[in-house]
Amino acid sequence: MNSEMLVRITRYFRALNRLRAIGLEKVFAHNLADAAGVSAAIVRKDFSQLDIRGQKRGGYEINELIDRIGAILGKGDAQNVIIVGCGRIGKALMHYSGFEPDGIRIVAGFDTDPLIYSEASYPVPVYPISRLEEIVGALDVQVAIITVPEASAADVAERIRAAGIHGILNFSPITLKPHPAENGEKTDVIHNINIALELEQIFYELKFPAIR
Amino acid sequence: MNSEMLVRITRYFRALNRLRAIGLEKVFAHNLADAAGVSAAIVRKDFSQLDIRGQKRGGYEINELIDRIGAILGKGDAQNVIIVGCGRIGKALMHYSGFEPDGIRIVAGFDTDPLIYSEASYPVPVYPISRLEEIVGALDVQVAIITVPEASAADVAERIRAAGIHGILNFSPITLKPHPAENGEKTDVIHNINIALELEQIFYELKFPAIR
DNA sequence: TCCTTAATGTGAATTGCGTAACAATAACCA
DNA sequence: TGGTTATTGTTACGCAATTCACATTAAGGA
Repeated sequence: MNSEMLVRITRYFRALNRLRAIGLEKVFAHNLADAAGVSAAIVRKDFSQLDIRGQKRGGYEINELIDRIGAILGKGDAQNVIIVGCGRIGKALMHYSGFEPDGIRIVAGFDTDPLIYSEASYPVPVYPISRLEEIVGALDVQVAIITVPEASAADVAERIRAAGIHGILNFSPITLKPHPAENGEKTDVIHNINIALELEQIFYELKFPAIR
Repeated sequence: MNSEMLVRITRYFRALNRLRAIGLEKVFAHNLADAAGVSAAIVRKDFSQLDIRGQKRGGYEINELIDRIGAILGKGDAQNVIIVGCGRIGKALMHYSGFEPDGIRIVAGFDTDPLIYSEASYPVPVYPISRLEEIVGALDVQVAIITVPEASAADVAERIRAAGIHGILNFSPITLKPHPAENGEKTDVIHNINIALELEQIFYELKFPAIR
């Protein structure tokens, strides 16, 4: 299982849930391929590698697929997340309703600014960052979303790691890198989302469509 | 030029600006590699493909690199963006200050809700979506950011395309796909950012570190 | 029952990308 | 001036992932 394939199977999972919602029970490789935006050959190959078998001429059973892929993706486990940096973007994510259907729960926010963490109008509790270790220890948190300004991103990431969180979704423009894993330590999983970079790439690709 | 390489050269560009800001004039492949988080070999290879030459033993001139890469990335051209969907995330992006140093300007917002577009507290004008074509025509907009709910994302994307915008950064959980290019029509460039998907992947990778 | 058709499943070919290795070259130093 | 060293530029290699092609299998129809 590599990371490209992981992206694909989470896509399959979503597409399958939508297909089931509209009443379908079976799906063919090429349907799912369309829905997930990949080729039919790779759908078959992915399923083959996951030991998921279909019926010749009958396609795949959606329920079975959802069960199998759901198990692979760890649905059912607690997926608790904190948000560090409760500025505009952090707040917006706290209110975002799209996490719930995936079993992801935002359980707390953190900020350095007393004006922010004293305010009471959040959907989840917001604490001063000095209480990070304490709260994280109490809440079974595995992943943190970083929405702090560029200047404090690296420090915040360090602190989060020190608190025992090894999953980071980073929205700051600094590209965070995983620490090299040492003597049995858990290795970091870091995804960086750089919005300005995405826009730049779009502009470039518009300018030179040859990139395909 | 493939998309991985494009990511890298935008990284080079940023790193180079930082290096110049602290007074450097030359840079070696391995320095830039460290700063951009890649290998030295690939830096040389990228530059070789872009016909950027360094001086044996002297490295590359930062000013020349910035000029060349800036030209490739289209710096200097207008990079005007609109935001469609002025809910919490859309608003947060309007206020985001990280676009300016890259020459990206958010020039307008759009929403269907009169309560939203009548409000006056935005850093840029917000219009009813019915005026999309008109405003887009007047402002030289090439890229739209979609921050609308899932249910309206596909319609909004269609409308944006119809208005002649072919670059889309989509934050809705629907994966938007480019229209197949027809008879000389400009092909769409669409980047989808699915935050729930990113979190799911992080959880998975934490669970099975074997993915590397 | 047998033939056609539609789909899966998989080995082989291909492509693309990063790494490694090294030849070429210019600066520096004695 | 000549040798040494540091760095570039490029070629060859290897891996990994996708696509291709087709054998395999089951359904459906005459």
